[in-house]
Amino acid sequence: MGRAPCCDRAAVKRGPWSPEEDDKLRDYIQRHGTGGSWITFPKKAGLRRCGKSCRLRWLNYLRPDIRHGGFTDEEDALIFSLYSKLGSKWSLIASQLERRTDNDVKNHWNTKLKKRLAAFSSPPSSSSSFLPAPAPMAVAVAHPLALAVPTVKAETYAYDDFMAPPAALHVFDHPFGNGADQPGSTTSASAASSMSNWSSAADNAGAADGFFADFCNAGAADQFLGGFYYPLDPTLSLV
DNA sequence: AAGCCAGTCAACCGCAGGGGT
DNA sequence: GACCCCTGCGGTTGACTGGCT
Repeated sequence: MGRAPCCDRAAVKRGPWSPEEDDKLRDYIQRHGTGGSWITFPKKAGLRRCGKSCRLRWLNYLRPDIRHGGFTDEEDALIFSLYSKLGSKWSLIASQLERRTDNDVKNHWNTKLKKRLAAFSSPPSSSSSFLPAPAPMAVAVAHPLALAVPTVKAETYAYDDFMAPPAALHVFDHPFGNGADQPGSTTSASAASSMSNWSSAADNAGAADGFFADFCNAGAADQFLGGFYYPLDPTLSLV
């Protein structure tokens, strides 16, 4: 016996939302909120939709406080950085980016960043043109993160989880080179110069897939992310 | 103009886990 | 502790679009 469906699939509409449905959903939430239960929401709002579909539509598209597309170089770098540490924890990664949804970040990764990484892991002749545009603000705006408390329930993150080795993520300048010379850096020169930092970053992330591990092992991460590192907030406490 | 193909992104699906009883 | 309901998450799918032949 399978799990009971969350709603009657024959009775609910599926597929793309019409402008009228969007209006209904938006209007209802603006006047009454979600009502505390997404399961009962469609009936109350007069929508022939599954509650999960309503929730997704609101959270990923209709919410007024979100942005779509137009990812900046700084955001790309931050996504790379967080992915190297966290793996595919999209909701957690999205929570570190201003007004981005997990779905948006995930799509951006799968359609653009992942390919950029893959191209960078390929032979040098084909990778040189894939250098990201310089991000002159990368260090200067190293704390664009309004580190909201993540909503992830599956794991509890502590300060050490973010700041412990591999140190690449909080090296101010260069993970494998002179980053250790930066004031306040916790890396040793030998550790910072070791490619294994990135390998273990991928391993520790648990969810890092093959190409990313290859990318790390190949040292491409060094070339790709040089100058993009965001020192994580030392006051970070994710519980 | 038509067909094909690749890229993008909204939406769906199934599962894990929290919270209430 | 066991069970159930619900939410949130990550992976995947499929519709749509624009570029190319």
